[in-house]
Amino acid sequence: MKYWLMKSEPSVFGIDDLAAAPKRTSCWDGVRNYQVRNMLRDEFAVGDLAFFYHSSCEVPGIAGIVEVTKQGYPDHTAFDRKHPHHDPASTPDNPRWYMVDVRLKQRFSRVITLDELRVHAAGKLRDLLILRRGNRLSITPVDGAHWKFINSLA
DNA sequence: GCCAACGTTGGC
DNA sequence: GCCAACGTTGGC
Repeated sequence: MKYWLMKSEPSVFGIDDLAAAPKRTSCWDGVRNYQVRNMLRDEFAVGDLAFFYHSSCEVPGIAGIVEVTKQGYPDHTAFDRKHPHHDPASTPDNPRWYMVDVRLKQRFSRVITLDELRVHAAGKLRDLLILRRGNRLSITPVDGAHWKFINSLA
């Protein structure tokens, strides 16, 4: 089983939206980056756990934990001409983009803020990808020690 | 294959 | 809204 960190803008889709979804489950659509696509398609497995990270908002940080309930499958929003994530280069016969399904597993009683994570950037959270300068991937792997430590903060 | 221009991300 | 740090695109 692997651990991940998945970013989303709460103004678009936040942990509240996932909590309100049927079965607290939703597809994680809209990834349009090849590196992240490859992770979703090839590395995500049912049972993997991920931090739900809120980005581009007042208090960026980790809001909770989700569990992967469906492994990588074609992102159908790319096929929909009217969808903001439409990509004419992706077709059902030859899909370019992939998504997974996630279910809300745990909502932290408070957001573990980016500032708080940074406090440990040179220590326990050294090399955590989200803290690395210039990192822009919307999904990144998290190693076991980092996973454990961040949970202890929550 | 190079690289300038452009678009996007995301913290601030 | 600014801007640094990328990724992508497309002419050559």
